[in-house]
Amino acid sequence: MKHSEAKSKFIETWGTLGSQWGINKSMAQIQALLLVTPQAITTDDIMQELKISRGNVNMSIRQLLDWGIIYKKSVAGDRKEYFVAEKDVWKWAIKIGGVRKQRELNPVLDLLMEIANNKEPAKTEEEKEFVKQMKELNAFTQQLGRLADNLFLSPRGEMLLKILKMFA
Amino acid sequence: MKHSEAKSKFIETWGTLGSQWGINKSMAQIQALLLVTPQAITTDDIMQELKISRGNVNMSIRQLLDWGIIYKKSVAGDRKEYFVAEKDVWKWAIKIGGVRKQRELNPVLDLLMEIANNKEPAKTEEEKEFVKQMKELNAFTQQLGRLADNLFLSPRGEMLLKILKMFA
DNA sequence: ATATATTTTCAGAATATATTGAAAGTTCAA
DNA sequence: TTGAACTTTCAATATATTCTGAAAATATAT
Repeated sequence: MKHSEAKSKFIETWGTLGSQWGINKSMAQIQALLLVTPQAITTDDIMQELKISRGNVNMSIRQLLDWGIIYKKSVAGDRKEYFVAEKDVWKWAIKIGGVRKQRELNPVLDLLMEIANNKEPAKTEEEKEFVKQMKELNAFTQQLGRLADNLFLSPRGEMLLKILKMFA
Repeated sequence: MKHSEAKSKFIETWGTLGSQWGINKSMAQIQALLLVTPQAITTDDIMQELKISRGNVNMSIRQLLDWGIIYKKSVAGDRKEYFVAEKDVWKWAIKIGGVRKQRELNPVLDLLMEIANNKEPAKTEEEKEFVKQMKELNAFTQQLGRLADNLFLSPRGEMLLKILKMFA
């Protein structure tokens, strides 16, 4: 397999895998492309390389910037914006973990909170069961949330590193 | 908020949140319904309660069974199949974790393996950079995989419990 | 200021995913 | 066996998501 093939294969497959991760194909492909491109590149480069529209590149880039896994870079003497990927896998892990915690856990906590606050007292057996379920779910989610905060909010991911090392 | 409202709210919202988790609405709602229903119920009960089609219930149920977070139950003297949810949040966590590891991590490892095995030796600087990236990604993914296996494959989730307790 | 380069927006088109419902398949009691 | 009860399948439909491309907005050099 030639270098260019390997590179294409990576970009193509990474794009497909993205959907497993809840990231759409373009976004995942752009990140992959930036990851394997040593120098910073422009929107036009990305459009050309991946054969996708300007609008799509613009939207996807913005989301990747939100996730904090790519960066803008300005090049002296050029008005265009350039982009580079965060290449340190650790840093992605931490950023993605943080975003996912917020998106996946916090809404659950909000829901359970609302139910707990507004539910009138349980009377029947079934109602008691419901309340118990909600409490358990809440306790678990909170615990998972604390774990996530520890792993992903610690300054340079020491905690994640420590945990991973437990099973090195 | 009356009990029935709280229950509906939970089912409704859980359905919506499902999409954040990569689970579709019907599946998430069925799981929620089963979770807050003390007794085992049938396909028809689910159809009626959630106002969704038989086909949809059947498909969703099958997937939930695959994930291992609901169970079939047969009731003496009735030919219908009944379903109940796994109510222990810990058990879900472990099952879902296992499935997600397999779906999200393993394909990445496969990809990197294929590239590593077939890539011809790196010559230029760019190629060396690419190989390095792939290696780092591989090392990280492997480590995450080992962690996941430890957390989710240990008999009764002792490992997950242990880690969670570190931040109790 | 004006022209030109560049980025952003967003309605419509394309694509992908989820859902329906009825027909086909299965199971089982009689 | 037969046929009623129940489950599964899947083509058609509905819904949701993603992508395009051109127009509008913004930025910058002259």
